[in-house]
Amino acid sequence: MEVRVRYAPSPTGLQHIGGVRTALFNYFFARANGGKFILRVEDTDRERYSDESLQDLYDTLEWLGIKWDEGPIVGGDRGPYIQSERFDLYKQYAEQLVSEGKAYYCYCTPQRLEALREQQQKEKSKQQGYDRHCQHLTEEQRKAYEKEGIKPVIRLKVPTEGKTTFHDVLMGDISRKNKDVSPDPVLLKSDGFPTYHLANVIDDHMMGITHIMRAQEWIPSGPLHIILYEAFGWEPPLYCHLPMVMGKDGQKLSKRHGSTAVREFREKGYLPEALTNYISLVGWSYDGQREFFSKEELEQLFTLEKINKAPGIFDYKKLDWFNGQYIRQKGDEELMELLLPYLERAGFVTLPLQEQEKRDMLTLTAVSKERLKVLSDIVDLSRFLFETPTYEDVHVFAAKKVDLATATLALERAYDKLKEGFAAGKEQEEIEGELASLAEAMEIKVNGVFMPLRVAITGSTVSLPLFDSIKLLGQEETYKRIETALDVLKREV
RNA sequence: GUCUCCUUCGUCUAGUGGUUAGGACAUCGGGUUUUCAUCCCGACAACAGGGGUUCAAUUCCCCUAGGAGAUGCCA
Repeated sequence: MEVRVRYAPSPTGLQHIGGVRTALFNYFFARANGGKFILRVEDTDRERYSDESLQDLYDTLEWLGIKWDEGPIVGGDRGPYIQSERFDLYKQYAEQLVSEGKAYYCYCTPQRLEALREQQQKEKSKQQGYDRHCQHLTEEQRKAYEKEGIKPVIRLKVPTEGKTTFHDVLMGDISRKNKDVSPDPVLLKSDGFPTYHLANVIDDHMMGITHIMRAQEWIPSGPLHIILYEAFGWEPPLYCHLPMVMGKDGQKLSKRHGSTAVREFREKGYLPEALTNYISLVGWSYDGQREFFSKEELEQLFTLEKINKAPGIFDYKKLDWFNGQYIRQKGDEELMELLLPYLERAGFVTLPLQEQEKRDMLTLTAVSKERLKVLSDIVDLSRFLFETPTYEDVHVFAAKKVDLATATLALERAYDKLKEGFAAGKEQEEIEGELASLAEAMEIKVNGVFMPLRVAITGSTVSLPLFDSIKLLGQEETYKRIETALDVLKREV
């Protein structure tokens, strides 16, 4: 039997790390088993729906390189794949259940339900949830409500006796007493749209879904879905509930933990391959040793058996590390292309680049590569090239164990060495040697000479290697900055 | 409140009825280096607790505790 799995997000917000992890696992599972990966848009919540979210879904999957075999845009013969386009279907099936006595119309107002919920919570009532108020309405009562113009919902009759069991590939059998299953949940809302429970069961069945991989937060409604499958007389698919992705405090990952939307990671300059690799390792492992996997490799190696049961905490630092690793694997040219948009956005460059600019940016890329955790780091690293330093705190000119006067003197002498050296066309190594000798002559550490130069040239104690900085800045600008720095220092000393 | 699920270093995880319980990130030391970073070396650090079963349990069973999730006309 062909494996058919789906990712079925609702376009009510930006694609979340947790959601995308589910998408990835489904996608890898499909690929590893020669099956089909289906995308289905669950846009039945009309209040929270947004076009932007839908676009973000498409953008995110494209960025990650996840292609769906069936779904919106690409089509397929089990469509439509957007639930709002299947509107009539759900109503039809819900009404079928009503006519079979397996579901019923409910006219309770949201206000009544809210009050009921509040009271139950306050009293810590044993009975939580709907009180089945409308289950045994007489025909007269129904007509009266209809006359009032109340649009009913359709609720499922959940049995109160017995228990329902479903099998989970990871967890084994999970059962729940029927009296503990959500009491008569809504299947069809008053606006005619289905709830998740109804739509998901109908669509999974009609689309021939063989395995449902979804987050563990769905476990409690598993028995409910089984009851629905039974009501329709359908065979349920195989379930595989994925461990959830948590924040540092062990709660569901959310904004207060940091970025959660894939788009945010993308904007900060995380590479899709790093994000994919890292996310795949939250809740799944290969052998506990190997941890670098390309998307293509995961498409081969992914197995359900290696999925972990316990929830996993999303470690931003490890993601950073992965990202740094992937950045360092990039060729200079490719990395530069990735960096350029950040430089442009910072107002440092205008695209397209001139020839000389391109050469400079390639150099910048090469010397920055091992200093980048995320692509946007390039902005601070290269700022000195595009903005003139202000030397607000003169004390940073002095390296450890060097006083300001000495630092000033060192800078002055180093300036001469530099200028003479370059004028004489000396090699970088030779000039470096001379600067080192200068330090020795002044009885200070090498850094006592390099630091004031660095600060004068870049305005910071942390920078790219000195001679690389000079190369990028140009000799004239370099001299100018040192001269300015000397002026500032001499006023202080 | 009720129900369900989960539990190996701080984090992600490997692992087995008998192992020095392995790796990676983080952290801390050290080395390379003109700063930072990279890179290399090293250190710290875990089987939630209590009962069983067994010659032997981290591993199998039970209980407790802790955590999480669900309990919506959201998914």
